[in-house]
Amino acid sequence: MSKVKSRTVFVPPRRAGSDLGERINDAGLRPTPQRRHVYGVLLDKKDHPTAEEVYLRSREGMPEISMATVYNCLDALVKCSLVKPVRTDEAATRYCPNMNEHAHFHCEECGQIFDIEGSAKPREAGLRMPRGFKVRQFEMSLSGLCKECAKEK
Amino acid sequence: MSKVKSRTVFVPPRRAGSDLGERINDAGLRPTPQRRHVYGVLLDKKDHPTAEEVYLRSREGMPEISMATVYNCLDALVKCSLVKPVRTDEAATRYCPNMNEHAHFHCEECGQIFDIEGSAKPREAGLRMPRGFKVRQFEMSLSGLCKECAKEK
DNA sequence: TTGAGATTTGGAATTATTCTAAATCTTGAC
DNA sequence: GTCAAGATTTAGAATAATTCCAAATCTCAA
Repeated sequence: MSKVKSRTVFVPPRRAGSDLGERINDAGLRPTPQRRHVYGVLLDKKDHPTAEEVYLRSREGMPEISMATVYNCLDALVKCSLVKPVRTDEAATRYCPNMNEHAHFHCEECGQIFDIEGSAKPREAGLRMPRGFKVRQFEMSLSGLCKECAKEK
Repeated sequence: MSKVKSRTVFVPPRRAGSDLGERINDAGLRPTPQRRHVYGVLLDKKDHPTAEEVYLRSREGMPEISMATVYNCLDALVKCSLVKPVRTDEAATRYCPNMNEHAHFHCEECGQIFDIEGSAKPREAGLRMPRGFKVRQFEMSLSGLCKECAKEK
């Protein structure tokens, strides 16, 4: 029953090329019900949950899933580029299924994380890259007050 | 004896306005030998050490210092803007006494962190900031292969 | 259908960090 | 200089996030 639910919960991503089965296979991993389910949970509510939160939500449709499996699934999804890990000043890593180019804004007041669309190359962003360095990832992150919290001040 | 050593080890920072005693006072904190010593350790070798590494180095000139104190000192230095915490994909937070505007490059091969000089405002860096958000911090971080590690491939 | 290898599971282990309470230090007022 | 109030240090315990482990189960290609 929970297996069926996990399929129901699954929301297909908006962009081409992010089909879970395909991506997982490409990465040499297996598309298991747990991995599909965890991915579904992330797509279902894109609010950058922690592993703990993903675990709690995953259990709703799949009560037997374990914390270890949630970490395994998240790692697998990160490995095949379906999900990005997001680190803030807080301890726990958060997870984001939005793979468009974007930055993260962390509100110091309410703790929420917001996606900020847009992107640039390191040089365009004013960085003086030394010769010889091979950049694989370039990330921008912001913190401060979100709209709501700024209003209250 | 170790108290004297701690003063010897202390290397004055290059830029104006980063005098430890003054900064610490401004932040409503006290300039203690431990805080001076830890700051000295960071200035002495600017390789973005973890708290653990700072602890080990600090003990050389101040054998009685404790891990709790190292964390306390690092927090204090961060609070009065003498040091920046740097988070990579790895678990442990690293610390950087370079307060010029710069980004961090994390080498996936050797694990070293490099300072990349330069800076920009979020909009200049291509981000479409929504109205009403109040940005307090904007950080850029990179990862990939450093010069040496890229050469070896 | 089957077996090799991948995955899941619960629980233990580890790692980074924070907390606690007692001892000690620092500072400003006298 | 002396003193008390409050900040800081200390060792060790506690916590939180994550990883490891080994046995059971599942998946997939032959």
